[in-house]
Amino acid sequence: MSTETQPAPSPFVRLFGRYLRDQGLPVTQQREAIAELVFGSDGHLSVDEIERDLRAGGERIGKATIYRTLDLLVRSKLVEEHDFGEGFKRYEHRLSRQPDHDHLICLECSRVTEFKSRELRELQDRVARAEGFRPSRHKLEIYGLCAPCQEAGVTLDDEGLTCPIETV
Amino acid sequence: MSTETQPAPSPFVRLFGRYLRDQGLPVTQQREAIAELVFGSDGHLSVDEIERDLRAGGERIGKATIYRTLDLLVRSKLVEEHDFGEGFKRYEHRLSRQPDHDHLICLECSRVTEFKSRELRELQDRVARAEGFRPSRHKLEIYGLCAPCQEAGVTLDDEGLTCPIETV
DNA sequence: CTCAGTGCAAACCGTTTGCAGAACG
DNA sequence: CGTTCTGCAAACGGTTTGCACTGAG
Repeated sequence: MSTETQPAPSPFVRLFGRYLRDQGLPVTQQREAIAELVFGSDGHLSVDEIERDLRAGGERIGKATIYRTLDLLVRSKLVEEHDFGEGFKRYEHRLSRQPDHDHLICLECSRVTEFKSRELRELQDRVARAEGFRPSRHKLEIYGLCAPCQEAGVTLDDEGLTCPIETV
Repeated sequence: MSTETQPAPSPFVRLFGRYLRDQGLPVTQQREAIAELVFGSDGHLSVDEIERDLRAGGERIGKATIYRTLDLLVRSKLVEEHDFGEGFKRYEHRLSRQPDHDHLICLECSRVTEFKSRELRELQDRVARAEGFRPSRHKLEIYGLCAPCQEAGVTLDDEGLTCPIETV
């Protein structure tokens, strides 16, 4: 029998392996395990979640390695990095999923919903062109209340100035 | 003579003073100095820049106070907090300026250009409604190359997978 | 006078880095 | 075998917090 159970890398992980080889970088067991987890999940993962899930799967991989591997995944363009203002980053793979989508983020429960709008891309190009700017990518995040939280009766208290502008 | 040179708070600073009084909070000299600086600047200020500028103006105010005051300014809705992915936050006041604008951010020189689009707000409402989401605010950032950087011949190198998707 | 604000320095926390030992190729 | 990686722990840097002292109301 062989040395360890190598559960046959999924196609996406192999794609990452190809990237690593193209760059002359070693394809290590840790990198494959992290990639397998990220490509196997459909959410927006934090580093803590990744570490926890790896540990739950019997892997014991240090945070440093996770950060370093995520950096490679982001560079390969197979994974996208997000900052939803929580104080840490989240990572989402870009395969078998609508590319270049945007996010609705619930201010109450932090649930993230994805959406895609062709109009938005057109809008981006139009706006950018009007300023002589060459757009490469965009990030649209709409913050508010998701349907379940609205149903649960949550409201957003708005304690700014009663009459913010024009009252001097 | 009076005790110190109180250079007559600007209308915007008085607005902040009103907010503080409404909340039963003291209007301190530090808070006025910070507000004066923020409302007197038209850029997107970092805490370090604020501290430096205050110091240049003869004020000696600790970072902690700056953070605490910015928190109040943000809560009053007179100032907006931004995170352009630089590893720290920037602050921008919302007075005498187009409200709810969005940003074009140059990946080369970090220059930030503002723009406003009515269509975008409509798009936000439409998209959100389609998901049963109640939008409160949005954040659209378009990253790319600003006109001067394009003219300077800068290009964005794109070192991802040669053929990112569909090559399994 | 009293309670909140301020300044300083230490604590925090997500992320990065240095280094000795382990793996990849 | 040389080179890169990994894991650990320490370092980092922006932000927050605890506490004695100052100042606003």
